[in-house]
Amino acid sequence: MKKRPESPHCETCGARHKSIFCTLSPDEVNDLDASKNCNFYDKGQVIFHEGNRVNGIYCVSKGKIKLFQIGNEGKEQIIRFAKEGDIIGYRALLSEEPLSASAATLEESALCFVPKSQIMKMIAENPNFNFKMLKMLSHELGEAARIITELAQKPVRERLAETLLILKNTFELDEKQVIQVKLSREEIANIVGTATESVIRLLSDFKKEKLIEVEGRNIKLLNIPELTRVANVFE
Amino acid sequence: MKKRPESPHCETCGARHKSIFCTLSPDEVNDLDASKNCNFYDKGQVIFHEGNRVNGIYCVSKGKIKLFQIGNEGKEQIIRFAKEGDIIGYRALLSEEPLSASAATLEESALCFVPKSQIMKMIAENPNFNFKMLKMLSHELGEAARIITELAQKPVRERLAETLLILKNTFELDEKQVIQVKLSREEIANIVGTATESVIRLLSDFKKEKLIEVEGRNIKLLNIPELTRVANVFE
DNA sequence: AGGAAAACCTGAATTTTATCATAATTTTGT
DNA sequence: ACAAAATTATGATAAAATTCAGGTTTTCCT
Repeated sequence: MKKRPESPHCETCGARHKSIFCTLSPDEVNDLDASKNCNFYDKGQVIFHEGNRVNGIYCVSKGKIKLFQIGNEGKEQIIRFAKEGDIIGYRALLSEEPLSASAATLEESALCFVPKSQIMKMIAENPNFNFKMLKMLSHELGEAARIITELAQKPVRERLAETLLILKNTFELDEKQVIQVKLSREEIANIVGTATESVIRLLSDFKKEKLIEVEGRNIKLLNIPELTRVANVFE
Repeated sequence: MKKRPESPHCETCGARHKSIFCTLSPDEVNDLDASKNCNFYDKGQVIFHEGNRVNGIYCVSKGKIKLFQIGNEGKEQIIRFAKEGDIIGYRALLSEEPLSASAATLEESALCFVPKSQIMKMIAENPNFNFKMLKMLSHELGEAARIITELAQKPVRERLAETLLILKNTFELDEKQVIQVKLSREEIANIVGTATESVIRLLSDFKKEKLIEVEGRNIKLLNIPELTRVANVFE
């Protein structure tokens, strides 16, 4: 966790405008900025550990984060991702429980730590912020429920197809249709809930079926409608 | 949805004392009572449908409720349960999204509908209530994450054992160690995320192993420590 | 009470998925 | 740049779980 000189001010932080902090008043932004603490992380660094207590939240100023639990046999299960403008650690903070997941960077990242007191102040004093918080938690809960149903009912092939689409929606595609996040096959398996070998095999099936193109850890989506059909998504 | 004469007052409602409404002031309780609307449901009745919009929440005054999603092949996935003192429908209300799950009674039940305006008022005016709401959502989110990891990583046998323990914790045991909720084998399968036949087979295995005793839909837990071992739970 | 429907149970066959072994390729550290 | 380590890949095998088919029992309805 190396700290570098140029810690950006919240006022000018690009991430803030996409975040839960986007509608704060100038005074509140200054307040937030004074309380925060920005840190830089290398790729693969752990930000916090499942089971620990937190005394604040982390706001992703730059980079990509995975949140994961360690299952019984020591296997990692990726629960969700966070990117620029997202906050992490709020679940444990608000429930006053230990962290339910660990967080690690997927690439070089910068995160600002905002202490509990500051978050609580904003919740208490800014109804709009409070409502955003409630809305975010509720939304997350709905996403989690959907994932539960998919894990319980869909075969691996469908879950992998859907995971690719979720990654697309979370991290977007570049101009060449390549998903803008680099994950190992094992990490993909740890989202889908399957064995690494199964991911490798199915990705190569998708390749043969001209649904995707693979170059190292870059995945290019060639046929999103068909991939959606394979994923067998509702709605 | 038959309405009966004797709609209890919130002030004297036993469920309220176990609920998120337990610390309201007398004035607030009167306010809540004036806004609410109590309804009675037969066993198996649907309270609300996934995909619909809600304009309030339901508080379980009496009875047991299952919340479930319908997956692609029309298969039900039970997401969570609610019992006396629990509220349902708050996720959709707060996220301003359609309901992510349907709710149906597992036995004769009574639920009070509390309109959105009343909930919003309490959130805005009672910081303690607001905080309880945040805490409840965060807690639920943690539970959901744990379920995701288990579904993704554990075999059916372990998940079934754990489901029995979760049912025990949710609905308690009577003096004869019988879980106080009646579910069909299919419903159990729809929690565990497996086929009905698998549940039948595994329950009969558990019976042979003297972990449980089964009489119709009553499940008696004979050896909770060993069941915990079979469930292979962390922590 | 009696018949229909639903739920429960069991075995066999099939499918899905994981595991193991081994090799090729890529990445990483010095 | 090079050796070691990690990741990716592929085939063979084994295990897990579902599906199908057939019964039996229980519950529900009039």
